[in-house]
Amino acid sequence: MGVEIKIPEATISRISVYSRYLVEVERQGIVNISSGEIAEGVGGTPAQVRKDLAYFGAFGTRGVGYNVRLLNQEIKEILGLSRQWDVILIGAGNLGSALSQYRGFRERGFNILAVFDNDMNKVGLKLNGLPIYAINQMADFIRENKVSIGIIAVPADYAQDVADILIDSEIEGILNFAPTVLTVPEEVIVRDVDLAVNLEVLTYNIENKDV
Amino acid sequence: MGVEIKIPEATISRISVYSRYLVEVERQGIVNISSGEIAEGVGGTPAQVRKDLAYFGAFGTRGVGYNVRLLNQEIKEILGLSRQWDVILIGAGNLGSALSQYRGFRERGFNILAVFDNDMNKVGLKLNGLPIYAINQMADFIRENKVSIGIIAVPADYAQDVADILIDSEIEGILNFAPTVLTVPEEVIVRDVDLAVNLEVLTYNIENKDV
DNA sequence: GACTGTGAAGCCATTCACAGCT
DNA sequence: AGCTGTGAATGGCTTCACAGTC
Repeated sequence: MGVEIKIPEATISRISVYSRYLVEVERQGIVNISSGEIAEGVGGTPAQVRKDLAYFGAFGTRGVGYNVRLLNQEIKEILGLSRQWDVILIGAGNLGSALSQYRGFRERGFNILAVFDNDMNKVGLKLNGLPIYAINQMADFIRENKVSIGIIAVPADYAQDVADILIDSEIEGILNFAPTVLTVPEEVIVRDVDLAVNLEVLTYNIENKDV
Repeated sequence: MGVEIKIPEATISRISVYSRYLVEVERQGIVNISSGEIAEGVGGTPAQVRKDLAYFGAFGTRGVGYNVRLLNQEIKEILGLSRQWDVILIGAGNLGSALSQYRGFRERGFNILAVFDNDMNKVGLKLNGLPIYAINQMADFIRENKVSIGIIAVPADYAQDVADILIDSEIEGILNFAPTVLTVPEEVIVRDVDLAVNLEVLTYNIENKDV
């Protein structure tokens, strides 16, 4: 067995940000970029940028920097974005509607196939061009379309029920916007996006600015 | 001067989650709760719960646990939620619309006063009951209403411009949903909620599950 | 001369384990 | 006996500083 190198989760978040920035830089036709310039662009430090990238390989050239196009490709590979990800959205309410047409997802290669909701007045309609199906059609849909990721945008009370169906259907990952802690088996990866928690961390930091 | 105790940011996030959970527990009429039960409810460890709370004081009783109602009050105080926070939202698009009626904000004491947008077809209308004003009215509004926090839900290209106005108007904090890194003076607290980054960390974790 | 890649050091956060209180 | 509060130990992440390469 090889040596297990353990990569900080924070490194992954930052690399995703580097990627978004580098796409912009590449669009501007810039060929090479240094760790210092990347750091400048994303609000970090040069050493951190180098360390983050070096976890995955030696992509740069000493004395020169990184080739933007190549680095972009490497990072997409690292993040698993060289393949397309098929995603479903659960919840056709306000948040679901916003997420269904969020540009940032499409731009980064995420493909939302359908939306699911338990409101029969919505089922059969379209949400920003996406079909809305009933939740009881979800398990079949996931298996037939080999959906990898479910985005949960339902009220907290329903979130675990939805998660249970996703789990049964052998989903690989869940992005959870419901303000509740989901119980899932360890082979299913969950990531929580907790809007109120973010706001509360902000208020804490405001109140304790000086300290 | 007193000894500076430095509190991990992760502790603040977790305390916010504890708070949400404890509100639910209190609603169920439960009087006392142990660190183990809190940990169970939020998916953490008892030691972590105790350590997190102990940063702020000794709220529990040995042999018994924590009084739910009192602990709730203490936590709200810690997070700065004993006062009401007046907030504005910038961006009346899909995401702005979703955020404008997000229950989780109101339930936790955040009060959205108004929405701002530069689309003159929207200005003058209401968004989920909130007035929509033009961006050039924003600076005055912030000062007149002593707004503390701005939530940015505009496209990435406009986000820095919006942030600059907020900064000029002496906002205290910014919750940024735009997928871009904002440049702000250090007295303004920014928190980024990066939706695509979250999804990309998820794909990374899925692809590297086994490792 | 410029900039990367990286071991070592330093710093921060989590976990352990137990003394102390009820 | 049960559960908190906390110093000490461990583990993980970031920063430093410099050798290596172009």
